[in-house]
Amino acid sequence: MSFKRFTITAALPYANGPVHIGHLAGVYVPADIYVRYMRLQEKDVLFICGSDELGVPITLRAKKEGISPQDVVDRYHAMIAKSFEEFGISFDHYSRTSSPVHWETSSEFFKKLYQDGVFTEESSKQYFDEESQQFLADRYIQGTCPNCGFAAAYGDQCEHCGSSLSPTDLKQPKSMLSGKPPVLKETKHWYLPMDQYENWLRKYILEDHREWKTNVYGQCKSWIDQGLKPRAMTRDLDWGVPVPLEEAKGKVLYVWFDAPIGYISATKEWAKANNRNWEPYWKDSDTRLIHFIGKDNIVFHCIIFPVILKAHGDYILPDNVPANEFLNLEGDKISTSRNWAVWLHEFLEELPGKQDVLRYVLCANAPETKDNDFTWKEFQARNNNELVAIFGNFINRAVVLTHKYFDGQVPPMGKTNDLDTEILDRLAEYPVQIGGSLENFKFREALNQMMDVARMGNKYLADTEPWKVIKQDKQRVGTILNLSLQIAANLSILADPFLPRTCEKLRAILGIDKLKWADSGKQNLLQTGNQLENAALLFEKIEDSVVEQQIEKLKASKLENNPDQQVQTRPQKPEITFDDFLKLDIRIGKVVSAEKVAKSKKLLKLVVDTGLEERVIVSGIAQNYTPEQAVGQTVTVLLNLMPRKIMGIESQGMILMAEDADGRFGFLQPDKEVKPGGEVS
RNA sequence: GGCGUGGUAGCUCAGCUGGUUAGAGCGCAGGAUUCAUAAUCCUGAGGUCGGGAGUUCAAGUCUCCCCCACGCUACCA
Repeated sequence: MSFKRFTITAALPYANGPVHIGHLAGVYVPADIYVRYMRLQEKDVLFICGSDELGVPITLRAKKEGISPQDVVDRYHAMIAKSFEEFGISFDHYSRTSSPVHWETSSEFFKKLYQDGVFTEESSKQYFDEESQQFLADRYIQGTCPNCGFAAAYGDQCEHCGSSLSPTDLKQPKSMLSGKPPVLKETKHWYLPMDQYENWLRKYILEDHREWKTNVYGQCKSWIDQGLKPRAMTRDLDWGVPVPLEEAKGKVLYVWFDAPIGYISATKEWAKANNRNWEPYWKDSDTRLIHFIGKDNIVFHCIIFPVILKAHGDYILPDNVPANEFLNLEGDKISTSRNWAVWLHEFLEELPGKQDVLRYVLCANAPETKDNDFTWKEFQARNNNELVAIFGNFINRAVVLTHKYFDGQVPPMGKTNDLDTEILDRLAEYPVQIGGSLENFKFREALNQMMDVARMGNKYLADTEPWKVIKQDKQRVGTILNLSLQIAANLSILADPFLPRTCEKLRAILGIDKLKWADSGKQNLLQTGNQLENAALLFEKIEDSVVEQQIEKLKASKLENNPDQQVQTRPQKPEITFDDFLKLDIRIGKVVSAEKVAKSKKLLKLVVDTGLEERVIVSGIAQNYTPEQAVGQTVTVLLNLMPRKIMGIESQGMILMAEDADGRFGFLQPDKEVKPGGEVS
């Protein structure tokens, strides 16, 4: 099928924090490269994005900071929009899901599906805070974990033992709004019956879109094969788009219902501002809809959103969803809460003018097929060894030589020899190659091919040695330099999607206007006699000190984070008497044998010599110790704990562990050798 | 536990439906060169293609088992 227009979306950044390099590498850089390429092709392309500003985490953050959710999203929306702008992500429109157009669009969408009888209604009992008169999101409920006894477990998860919970599991639940115990109250929600769309999804994805990236296709298949369940499209919350039904007072649309519709709302805003019609971009079958996202969004963009669109009936469906994996930073997962990230707004401030370098590095090292790692050392190396040494250097050589021998005027191309012809032939092939790679979302490959053009230029100069030939044959040198400059002019097109600012500079040096992709591959982009500007460096070397400073900064944030986590240290438990303590029989033991408990991730079955006898104790330490590492360890054992069956094995006691701030466990061991049976008091 | 994706030179990755001595870039070593931000160009070293078994005339490429990483999901509590 040939498409007339292209609607390209990039995942909506969630407005509870700034944008970091992981977002850029996974979503915005590839999307922007793709869009810039399409524009050079003179395609009708629309690039849409915006801030996702609704949902529970934002309300939590607002609460924590003592400000309103609106304050939170205003702050981050402004910050994100500004840094995208400065970085050069060329959205046609950057919107936000708190905009009136979006509320209108998403609630109309809901209404249409409701009227068409798409939703199923279901009532269930949820916790309700009587004092503040509202239903409580899972995260708003705290209580005692039924699993480990941790007193401040959340309704969806216990952060102490990691088990996932449902709010009704909690003992002594408390509302985090009023601090009072919530009551169970009946509430009704509207569900999207995903299960009814299973066959349709199978055809849509598994049959009709076999070309999707393997990670995306595989993940979709996995979801579909596991069986889809109805999913609630409404929530009891006060921060979101109100459900447009009389009987749904106080309820809002589920963020993952409204967020993707945000792409449509943004398109409407763009159309209005530019006096265009938005509808063809979403409704004409000759429009190609492409979503750039990270892997965490696959299910929403490939399954839920298409079902919503299909249920509505008037809309086209995503034709491709090129999801990337994740980018790590210096070996660790990027984490907003732990401040382990390179934030875009800080990068722009601390390394001014280095936008294209970051684009280059993130593209060259994009997590296209698997998670990848960003290191500052690599950032420096790619800049110095590739951008400076290959790309910048080639341009500089060609321009400097032209100034030296021809006063900066493009010399005529005389008779071409075999080598020249070969170079010109290859030059004509690159646009096809690079374009092909880009169209297949192989950005790394495309970038590499683009750099090959510069490599070819360097080799051509080395092979023809104009600085030697000039002594005998100036005309020949003219041909060599003309050809070299034509390569440079071609680069100003071929590199433009990747390095837009650089190409602007390059065009200024060459004295040409912005060209189209269709011009690339040609050997006459520069006219003879065209006056060049003086050579200006396109890239500068990055010194060790610059990257060392960034590495130091990261190290510092790692240190800062520890005290931060200690803030979360649990408060002291209620006072006990000495007699209480005496009830505990704690002794030193030695691990005799250890094996993994089948079907469990965390549990090890240990046999421990307690001095009295050998006992079986099940312990949740498998993520910190292999059975081999555990055997032979001296451990501290709570001996007289009531035996309990864990996954079918009776555990006769408990191994005492010390837990670090990062969640790792360590055995509690005496600093001097103590034989099994030694008492702890 | 189930499912998905990945595991190929020091690093980052190509290797299509199985077929001659497994490739590229960066890094490294040696050489050439000086127009260029000591940049460039050439040459070279370096891989039992995660491990094991199997199918085949032939396997990185297919099948089975196992290990590791990341993700999704379930069960147990």
